[in-house]
Formats: sequence, C-alpha cells, structure tokens
Amino acid sequence: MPSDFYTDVWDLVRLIPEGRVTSYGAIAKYLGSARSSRMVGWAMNASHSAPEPVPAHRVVNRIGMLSGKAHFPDPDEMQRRLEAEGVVVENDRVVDFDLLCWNPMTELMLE
DNA sequence: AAGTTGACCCCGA
DNA sequence: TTCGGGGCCAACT
Repeated sequence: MPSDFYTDVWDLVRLIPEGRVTSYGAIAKYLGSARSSRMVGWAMNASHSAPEPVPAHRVVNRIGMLSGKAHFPDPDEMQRRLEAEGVVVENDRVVDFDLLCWNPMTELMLE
C-alpha cells in the first residue's frame, strides 16, 4: 500500500490537462514540501504500481527536460505521448515550456 | 544499522 | 554564462 504522499502526487498529476506539462518542483511546492522535489521523482518511480494510470510523461524538470524518460518501460513513448497531445519536444526538451507549464497553485486556485 | 543514491532545485563563484 | 556544492528525505544496498 503506497503512502499518502504518493497518491497525492498521482492525483495531482492526473489533473494535468492534455497538452500541458508541469515540473517536479511545482508539484512538491503544491504539496507543501518545496524542497522535496526528489520525492516527487520517487513517487513517479512508484507510479508503475499505481492503481490507476499516471500520465508521468507530463511531468518534467524545471527547464522542461524529459529527465525521466529513461525510466519508462519504453523511453520513446514519453516523447511520443507528449507530441500526440500537441506538445513539441526537441532534443529531449519541451519547446515553449514556459507557456505550457501548468502551475497547480495558479490553475487550481482559479477554480 | 549506516552509508549511498536519486525521474530535483537553489545559490554562490 | 556555466560549474560545483549543499540541501532535501525516502528507498536501496
């Protein structure tokens, strides 16, 4: 049984709209642990055993780099899924990441 | 039980 | 601007 922190991360990641991406830091911050962005990585690492699928491909590091692509069952799938959603990926990096960045605080605050 | 590692981030040189 | 080091905290050895 995964800890609550993991499920929180997963839930949040599932809220990311198609064609948008976010960063580990933003997630960590939203969950109250601004400095624990590494734990978000661990949560992603455990996302394989998540009860429901987690769109981990929409989570990248602060500069929009696909840092976790190597950890997917099929690394190329991460980029493919992003491009399928309209996100342009070039050289393992999200183009216009600044525009596509989905900030949980801002977006969920507007609700 | 203790040390190392890591899908990160920030800051100073 | 790029580079190195410190911090974070759970998982792994």
